Amino acid sequence: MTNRRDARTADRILDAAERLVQTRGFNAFSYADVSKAVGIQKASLHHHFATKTDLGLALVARYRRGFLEALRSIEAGSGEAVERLARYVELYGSVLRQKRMCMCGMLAADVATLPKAMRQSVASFFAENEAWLARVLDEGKLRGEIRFDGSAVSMADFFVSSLEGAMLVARGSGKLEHFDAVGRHLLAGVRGARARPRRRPG
Amino acid sequence: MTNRRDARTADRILDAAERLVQTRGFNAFSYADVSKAVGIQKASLHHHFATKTDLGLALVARYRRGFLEALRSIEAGSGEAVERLARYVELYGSVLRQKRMCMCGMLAADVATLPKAMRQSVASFFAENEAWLARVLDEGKLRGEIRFDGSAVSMADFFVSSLEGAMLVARGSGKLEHFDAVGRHLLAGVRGARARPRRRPG
DNA sequence: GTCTATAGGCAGATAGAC
DNA sequence: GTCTATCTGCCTATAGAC
Repeated sequence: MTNRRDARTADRILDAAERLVQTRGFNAFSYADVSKAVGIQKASLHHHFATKTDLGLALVARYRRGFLEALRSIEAGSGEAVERLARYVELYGSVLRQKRMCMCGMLAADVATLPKAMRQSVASFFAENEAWLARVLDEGKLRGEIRFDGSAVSMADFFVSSLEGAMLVARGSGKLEHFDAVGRHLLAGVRGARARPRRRPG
Repeated sequence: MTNRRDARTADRILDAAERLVQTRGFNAFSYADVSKAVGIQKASLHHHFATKTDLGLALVARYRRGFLEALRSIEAGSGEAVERLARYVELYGSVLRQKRMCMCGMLAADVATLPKAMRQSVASFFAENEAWLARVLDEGKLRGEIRFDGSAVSMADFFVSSLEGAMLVARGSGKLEHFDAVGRHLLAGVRGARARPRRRPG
């Protein structure tokens, strides 16, 4: 039902809205902002996304798909758990370098004001995310590539919390470089036993 | 210039606005919301805080004072570093149990839309916070009460990031209990060497 | 210090022409 | 699919009486 031109416009709307949500939050951007960014009238936006809730749901759905795809591509690479985790950390780092917050981290802050369906989709993002991480952590531990105490699931939660928080605090404190320090700390924590840096492999 | 009654009203306004900011964010509450909560007309609010920016600045200033006071009271207690850190974690936990986000964590999400003066005050919150934590970590390490790799400052950043993120993700995923798991993980990480739980002290 | 009334602007959303 | 025009409601903020 949507021809090529329509699909392209919808995507451009999603691109603009995504950037706005990730930098300003769901309540701090308007159809007027998207209108300016895309070069289309406000009313026309409603043709593609009838309500702001519809737009929000489409944004989160697309973001989740994109994130899952990125996770799959991480698994397509090296099988070493530490490398996979490093690429996972970099997934967040690349978002921050665009001066954006993780979309679902941002929406987590806005959660009290979101339509219920959006809240559920945001919760699913975290669930999917943590499930993938827990699997990678578990496999890595079984292969002896990484070490950690407690369950893989709780370690996965810890990773996600620390990375989301590192993005948040980096933005709030104005020191984006702090994200990388947190990322390195997180990886060091699973790499060896309380790693003092080693000159050469064990 | 402000009599007792005035001061009390200003405090009640700050209390209501604080709750709203911590649950909804700075852009998602209005003078109308505060008006309802306090039981005073919207226009009267402007007598106490002429603009929303003024209100926001007063909120962050008060929050910073309160937080620093809480930090001082933590230092008044036991000198054991682990206990101080546990009480520090609990400072965040008690906020989350009220279904609130750390005010400055919330404002960190809103940072792109905040007046510059508010942004600076939010950045100062994180700086003060991390300076205090770094001192506690440093002293604890010197006394041999805790262990960690890297500088006290980077460990302090890691603590703050993880705790802010744990609050954010707990709210976003709807699983408030995940905060406590992160808090425990953080404390376990400094308590001993890759601590398997010990039955009795060393 | 608090009130009523209102200004002026922007929000999300709709109607209907093209 | 995009446009112009418009609606209704809420926003921050101000004026001025009491």
